[in-house]
Amino acid sequence: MEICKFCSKRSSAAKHLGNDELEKLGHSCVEVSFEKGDIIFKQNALSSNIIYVREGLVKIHMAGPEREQILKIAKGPSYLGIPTTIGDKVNNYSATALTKTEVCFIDIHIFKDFISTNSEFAYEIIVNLCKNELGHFHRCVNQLQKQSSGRVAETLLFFADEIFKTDTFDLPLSRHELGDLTGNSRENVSRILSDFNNEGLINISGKSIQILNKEKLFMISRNG
DNA sequence: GCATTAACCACAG
DNA sequence: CTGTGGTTAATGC
Repeated sequence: MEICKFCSKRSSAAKHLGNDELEKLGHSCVEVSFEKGDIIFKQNALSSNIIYVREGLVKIHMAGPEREQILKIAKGPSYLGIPTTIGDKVNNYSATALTKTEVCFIDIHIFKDFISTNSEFAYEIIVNLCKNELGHFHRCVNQLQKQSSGRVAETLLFFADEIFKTDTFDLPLSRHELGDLTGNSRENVSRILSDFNNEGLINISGKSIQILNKEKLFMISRNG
């Protein structure tokens, strides 16, 4: 198995692995492909793998006391489940594919082994976790302090700037999921979206979105 | 009080 | 699954 050695989607951490380490990784790594809607791992299930998303969009979500909450949208290449696999025995959240997704399951023991023997690998992982935590802090504050239209505007800009890198795209989420992501009811998401549409900020038909007035959308996102 | 915001319900495509 | 309208509760001016 030499899949990791020649993988073109290697993570910035894995770039610091030597040939023998990559070979070890290749032996313990399982490659799986998921279709849209497939569950990659499930909350409360036992977990002994770190997941590396080589390609695709994934939603990380958690069953809350009231309803489902989408914690983040992850785009490959990206690690998933480091916190929940190292910090606990069971998954504290679920991951579901939003598009066709290519995933590698990495055995936790190999992963820990690399961390304790390869400091550059470990450092990259820490950088990754830190950036993640900062992102969550921002999302947390925004979620709590912005009003609903601001949260929806922010999410639209997130998809345009971070995920698709274009102002015209197809939403990979239903209105319900968009509600779970922004902490809104699905009805409210519908209303806010059609308000944006009527005000000429976006052009929406079904799931296809075109952002027409980014500045104004940004103002709404920033000011609540 | 009155206006705004957002949740819940119901019903129609 | 979506979009809309009516209603209601909470909050701020």
